[in-house]
Amino acid sequence: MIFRTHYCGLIDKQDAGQEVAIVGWIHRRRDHGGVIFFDMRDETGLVQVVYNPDNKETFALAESCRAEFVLLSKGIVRERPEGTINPDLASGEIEIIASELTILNTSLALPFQLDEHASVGEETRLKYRFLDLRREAMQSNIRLRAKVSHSLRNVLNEEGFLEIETPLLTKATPEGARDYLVPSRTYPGSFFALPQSPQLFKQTLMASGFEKYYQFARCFRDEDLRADRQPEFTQIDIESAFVDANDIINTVTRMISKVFKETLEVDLEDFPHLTYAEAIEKYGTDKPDLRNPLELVEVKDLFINSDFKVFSEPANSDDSRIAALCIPMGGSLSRKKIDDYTDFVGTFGAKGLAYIKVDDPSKGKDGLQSPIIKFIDESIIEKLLVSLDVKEGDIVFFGAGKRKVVNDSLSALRDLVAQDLDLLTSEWAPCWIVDFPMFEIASSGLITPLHHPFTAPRCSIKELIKDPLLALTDAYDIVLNGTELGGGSVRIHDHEMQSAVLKILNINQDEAEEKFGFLILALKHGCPPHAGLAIGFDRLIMLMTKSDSIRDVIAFPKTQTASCLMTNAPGPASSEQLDELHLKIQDLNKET
RNA sequence: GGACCGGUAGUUCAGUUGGUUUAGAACGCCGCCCUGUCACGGCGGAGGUCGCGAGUUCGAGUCUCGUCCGGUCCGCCA
Repeated sequence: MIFRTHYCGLIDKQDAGQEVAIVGWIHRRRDHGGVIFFDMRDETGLVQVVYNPDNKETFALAESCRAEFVLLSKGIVRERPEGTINPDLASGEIEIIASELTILNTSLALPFQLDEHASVGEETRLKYRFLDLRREAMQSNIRLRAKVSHSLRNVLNEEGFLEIETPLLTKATPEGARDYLVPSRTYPGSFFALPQSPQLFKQTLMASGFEKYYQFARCFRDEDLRADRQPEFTQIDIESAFVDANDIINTVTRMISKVFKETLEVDLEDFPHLTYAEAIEKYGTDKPDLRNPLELVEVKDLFINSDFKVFSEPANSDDSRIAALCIPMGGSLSRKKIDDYTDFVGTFGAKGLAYIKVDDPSKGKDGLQSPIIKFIDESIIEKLLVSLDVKEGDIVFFGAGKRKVVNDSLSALRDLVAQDLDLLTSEWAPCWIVDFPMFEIASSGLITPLHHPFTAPRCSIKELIKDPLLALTDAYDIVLNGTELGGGSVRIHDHEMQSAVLKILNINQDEAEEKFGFLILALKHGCPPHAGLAIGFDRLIMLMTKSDSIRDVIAFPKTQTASCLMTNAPGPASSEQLDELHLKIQDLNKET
């Protein structure tokens, strides 16, 4: 059966006079009693179909149609009469005078309107996702996603990368996020884990002689969700043998640039490289938004001998910092706004938010307004004004305390202020963060890898063991507009180095053997030097579509509590299924 | 695990210090009218477990507690 001869959105003046058949949904209907207009919608767009009463049967049928009915319409294309052209519609110069109408399917009254003017809550959208996805905004997001994935594959294939799939039913990895587990029927009491990433497999593939690997890898992490985090997500996973960090960085820079050009017609200019240490110093974060011109200034040294305890204590403590964030013309911020900012930094653990309003910098202390100024010596103030280079009308915020708290709170404040005062200077600002430390001390007090335990330190085993916290790595993160898009590293390919790292992390040999003995074994059998990276595909699309949430670029996403409102997953299993899997459900009421 | 915001008609929302109308509006829906609209228009109509459960009160959409759902964030996400 031939449904259609033409697509709705593609019919134009050239087709005038032709008999056409179109299919699609009734996007909107306008029933004037004596004449009925339908805007018919298919993948390509809209076209107006006109039903006249002289064709009685068809007209009666059209009267019975409602929004989102699925129709097959036949008719003659004609140029619209004088004065009825719609310039907002691609096909607005023509219309179809209907001669025949077949209703292919009806539709219940919609739970929400699909046009771009109506706003709908996310709960309703997710429950009726099939309708939500019909909306123009979602259509264009999902279509861009497909276009980008196509473009990425093209680039990677052109560069000689080979797409290889790795298992979803696999084994729990060491540390990291909580795993999603799948019970084994054939091994009672045993479980597969869904991969948090294909890290170990891709390194194994390097040992297998596939020198350039990539995969659109589905990854699973059972952790609490955020606007940019879903329990299952897609990574563009890349690994190459016989390359160094710069090879990977260059390849990925080329790839991202090309994809932006091909899909958005955007030229990403340069990708500056910042060291981890620089990024923390200037922005308080390892994923700075470089569209934002604001920078933190370290003013710790000025307060070493101050009487003002709030500042002098951190000034004399090694794991503390005092940073200033100067907002040009920020003096106009209301008291209320400053209070809001104070509450805001409080969520990151800051005890307060000191500030100085600059009325007239030439007057020194007298030209300033601040609740803290009376506690600070004139001489310190003078030095402060010089090093911050403040101007009339500015406001300076201060963070003083533990490094982590100051960095977390001021980096977040930097983003918020830029948003509130509309300070962003460009549309796109990619960058690379390099020279990550190998380890850090986590809040638990334990030494943990910044990236992962398979990242190669730059130093020798001897130096590494001597002071692990000093070791830097060839790890690199790509950051776009303040979002960590992806990251990677040069990997350890020497089993002795790998053992040394595991030892520092207190992962004993038995545990290592049990969890990833196969990788260590592969390292011992001629594994080449290799490096790679993974990019968060969903986040990339979120940025490219300027969406506020990753959910808007995933066809069927989960809610913040990791459920699917359309399918109602997760759901209970039957007792037969549980028996087969040797599982028993605890009495849920008995818990606690 | 924690903080905060929200939940009222199909949808998006309003609902005053707790009480006066029968809990409203817009859009949608249904009916009638309308031959050039394009977010058509006009007239009329239907539509509510105020998320759920307790409590305070003479009286609760409104206050309190608990709970569920959605969202933002902290923790968490090597």
